[in-house]
Amino acid sequence: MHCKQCNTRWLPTTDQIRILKELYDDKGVKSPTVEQVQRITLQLKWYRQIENKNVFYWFQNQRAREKLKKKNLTSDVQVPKQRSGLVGGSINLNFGSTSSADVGGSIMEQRGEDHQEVKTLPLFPMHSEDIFGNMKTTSDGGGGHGGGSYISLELSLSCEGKAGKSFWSR
Amino acid sequence: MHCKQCNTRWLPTTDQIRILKELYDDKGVKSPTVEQVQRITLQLKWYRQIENKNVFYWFQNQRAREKLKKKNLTSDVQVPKQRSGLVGGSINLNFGSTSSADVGGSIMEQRGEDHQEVKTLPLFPMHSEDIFGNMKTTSDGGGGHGGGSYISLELSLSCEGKAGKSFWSR
DNA sequence: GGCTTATGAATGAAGG
DNA sequence: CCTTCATTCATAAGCC
Repeated sequence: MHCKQCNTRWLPTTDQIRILKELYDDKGVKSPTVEQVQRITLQLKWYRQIENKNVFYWFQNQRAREKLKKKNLTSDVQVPKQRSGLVGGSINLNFGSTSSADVGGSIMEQRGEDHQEVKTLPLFPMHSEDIFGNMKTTSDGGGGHGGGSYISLELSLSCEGKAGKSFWSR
Repeated sequence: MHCKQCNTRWLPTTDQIRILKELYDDKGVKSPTVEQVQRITLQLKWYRQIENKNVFYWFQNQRAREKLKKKNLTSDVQVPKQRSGLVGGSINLNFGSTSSADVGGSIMEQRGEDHQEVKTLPLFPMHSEDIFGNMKTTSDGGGGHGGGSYISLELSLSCEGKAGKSFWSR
């Protein structure tokens, strides 16, 4: 309001919203292509500065939230207003959640199966420069590197072409 | 609110993102092989539980969005590239808070004149009814999906035997 | 003025 | 690879 066009996020004008909604609802343009997005952006630029990504995100959000609305309305299960006693913004605390997701038979699966929680153990300063750099070649690679051991890798310079897509698919 | 399993998707730590970005930007690792993905995953596991698919998806998304960014369709505001190199644990708190996206020359800077709320004098008679009524798939040189297929020649062939060895032995 | 809501922006994950 | 979905974060707007 007092900051009509700061360097913050895009604030669409009513005309821009009207045009976008016409496209979405009337014209049935739910997922414009790249060229369409660029065209729409060009047209909406007349009203106010706007970038392609604004239009891109707008349609994406529109789809997502239309679906969300529809889903919430369909569920006739009375939704308890759980926000009644909770104030102050929910903090997502599962930062250190212990997840052992299962993914079967692909690269997504870790062979060594050394899932364990290595939350706080600032043992040695391994920075990104070291990943492909100096690696101590010990046989600790597959074992538990949690709890104090460091990771060691054989950089075997493997050259066997690309594994096909079939490798990932379940 | 209703977290289905409460441990859904991977939440990368700032260190993990930093390392991945360094691999992608500095080391030029754009499409890691299966072995590289597994190796990177092992490294990043030190910080927090992570699976191969997370790394794999990260690189895939990075490639896709870097390409989209060139068309101004997305922006890329990741963790600011702090390479102070002193402490490995200093966390930057402006996580996604409109940080300066100067990472590697973003092309999405095009601040121009702002028409604010004026709504007269249409430059071209294209007001929402004509946006797609006049689709002629111009889209000049950039796209060209439909017509002449140019040879892309991706040629990844991830065997790093030529010069790519440089980032193995840094 | 805080709190709630609406929505722009971002990104992990997956589909095709 | 390109596109889309799902979820989350961040913030302007709206309401007491």
